[in-house]
Amino acid sequence: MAPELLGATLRVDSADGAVAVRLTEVEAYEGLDDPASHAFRGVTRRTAVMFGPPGHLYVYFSYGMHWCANVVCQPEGIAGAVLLRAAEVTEGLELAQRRRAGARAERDLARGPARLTKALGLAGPDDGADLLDPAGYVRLSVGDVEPEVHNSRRVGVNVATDRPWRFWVPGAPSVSPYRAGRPRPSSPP
DNA sequence: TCGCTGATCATCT
DNA sequence: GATGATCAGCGAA
Repeated sequence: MAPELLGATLRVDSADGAVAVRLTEVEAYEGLDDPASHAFRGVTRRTAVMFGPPGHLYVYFSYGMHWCANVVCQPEGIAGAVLLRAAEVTEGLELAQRRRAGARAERDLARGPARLTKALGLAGPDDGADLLDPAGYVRLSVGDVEPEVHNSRRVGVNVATDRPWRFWVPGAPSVSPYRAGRPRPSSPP
């Protein structure tokens, strides 16, 4: 499922205009069998969307300042989502650049999960949005499947790093570099 | 170019 | 009260 999202287009309409991106990098997360997943401990307030019907948006807040977006990809009752790690802006370039003021290069606009949500204007209120509703303000259209897809270990997690569930389009300039998870040292007494 | 650090809070124990 | 699916900025090489 996750590789099929590569090359897909995600479009977000807002009061300021529309921004569309082509996904170039994703990461898969399972449910009860995946210790790196938010859904590992079962249904909670935050992960309820992951157990819901597929095609919905799962947005969560992390590190006190970043939003990250997922697409639910498993039938209702089974947790499973795909983290959107990187993309290339194909529409609404100026709006995306305004939101990402400070980004030096165009390819940096959506290079990384938090940057991606910022460029698209996604945040907490968008959690649970239906991506398959033709009349919705956020829509996911799976277009041409990428002919070549690479996969490897996931980024930024400290457990189950051996699962090769990170997928990307080789050669895409927006693919983020691999970085191992960095555990934070325990706080002083 | 590479590697390390601080910022900052919703969610869960 | 601890933690984290991160990013930007800084200093060293």
